[in-house]
Amino acid sequence: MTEWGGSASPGGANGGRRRLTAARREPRAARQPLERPAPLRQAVYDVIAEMIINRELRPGEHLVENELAAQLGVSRQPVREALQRLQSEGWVDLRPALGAFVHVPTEEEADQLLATRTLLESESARLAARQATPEQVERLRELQEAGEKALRDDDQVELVAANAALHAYVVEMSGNKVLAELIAMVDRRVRWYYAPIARSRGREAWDEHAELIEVIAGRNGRRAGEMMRRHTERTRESYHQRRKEAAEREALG
Amino acid sequence: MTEWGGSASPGGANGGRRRLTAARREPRAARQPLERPAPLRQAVYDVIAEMIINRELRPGEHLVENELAAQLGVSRQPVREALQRLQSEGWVDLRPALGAFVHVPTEEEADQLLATRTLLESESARLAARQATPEQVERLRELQEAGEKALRDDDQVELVAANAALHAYVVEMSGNKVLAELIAMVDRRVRWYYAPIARSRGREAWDEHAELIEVIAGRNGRRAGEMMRRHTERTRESYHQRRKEAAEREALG
DNA sequence: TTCTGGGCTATAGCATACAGTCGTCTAGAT
DNA sequence: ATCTAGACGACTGTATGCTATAGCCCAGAA
Repeated sequence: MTEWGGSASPGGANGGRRRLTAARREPRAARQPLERPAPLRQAVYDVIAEMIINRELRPGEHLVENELAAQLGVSRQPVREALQRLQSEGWVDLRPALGAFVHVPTEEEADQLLATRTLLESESARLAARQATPEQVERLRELQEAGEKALRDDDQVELVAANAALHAYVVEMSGNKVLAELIAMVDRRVRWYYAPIARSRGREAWDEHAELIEVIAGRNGRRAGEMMRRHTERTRESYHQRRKEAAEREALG
Repeated sequence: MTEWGGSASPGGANGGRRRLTAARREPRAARQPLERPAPLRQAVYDVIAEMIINRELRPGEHLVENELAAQLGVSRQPVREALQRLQSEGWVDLRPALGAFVHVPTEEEADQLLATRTLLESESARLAARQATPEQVERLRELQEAGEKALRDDDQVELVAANAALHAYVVEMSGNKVLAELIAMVDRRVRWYYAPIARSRGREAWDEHAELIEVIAGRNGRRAGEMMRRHTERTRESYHQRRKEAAEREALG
């Protein structure tokens, strides 16, 4: 999503000073009327979101505008505007006169996110199946193959990416952009919450994917929806299981 | 997530210069640590959203920051921050270097909003039914009675409010706050899009409500979900019907 | 020791100022 | 008449400055 990769050192005292510079317009031989340079606030948004996602900024942490602005080499305004958006999308809470704090998800909320994701993804699979074209099914099989390869190579990073790509394509196939928007939002927050304990279910999950693809190929909407529901339900159970384990380790340690 | 400071007075009785003043803190005898004065940007957000909803600002219209700021008696910053949020929630589109434009919904998008709302509301009814307490059912019946009264009095405004209240309570009963958030967002946009042609289905809709309440009272989740799905489906058809009629009138006129 | 009150500092909220860009209008050339 | 170049006006994006408030620290009283 963002090419502002790079991990800053934790501890806050002095992160790796990332600097953003306004994307200087290229000499523009052929100008594309629709693609305009993204404002700084967009880059700021991306960076902060990324920092939240990979825990450089911890839940509950106070985001001080001045610090962020200095770190990123911009003024406070782009930061403030980015924070507005981050709030709307559930990443931070803005408390009047106090500022922005990284959202602290409760376990209840996390579970509701998962449940909602199940609902939305299931519907997207149902719609996808009903309108699936042979070309789309072919594409699904390619994505599946990419996952299988990652599985064989035991490449966790690639596996997660392949999984996301497959699910995203199903959503795209549904043709419902509103649904896609909601899923993107919910999904991103789910992944964030469960990132510390997440691990791909591996073989099992990809077997389910393969099965799902065949059902979609058969254009059986009802079954596809049900399969996706069960599939994400299992992921949910897997999360709960791991969470319980983590809690137990915590208690022992 | 989004707490509505207060639904501003509808109807836009005053087309003229509205002025916002920073909510001056009351002498605060007992201070509530959680309730802090809302920033100006919140008021700005409310006013602009309201103006969009009741068509003082038309789809596609360019929102000039200076004008809005002057109209509201504030500087550009609160306006800009409000616009960020309005974009996240689908009310305006922000085009780099060009500014904010009231979102122009396509017919496709409107239909997808409706379809998504059906999905979400149906799920909320299912969950509500599964956990319904006698007190909650009692409350539902009160809300139903309010609707029936409005129906008898032929009070359209009250009818719409009662309808919204009933649906909102079902959502609340579901206990899923994430779901509630999504429904609130989708629902608001649906209502906006269809406002020009919307009219309550009246008797019919409230008969369906009554039926739904009894199913919820029986704590039958599956049936409740199905009923709500059918109920919102019918509303959707009603919208389509009216839209077609409107289009035909347009063609003739 | 524990509680109360007053100043102090850090920080958010808002306003103002400046710079760069987009679109348009007009004048001049073909 | 049509097209192009250049200048102008309007508006957004970003930076800086100012003010008020929240939370803290510490002194002093009970």
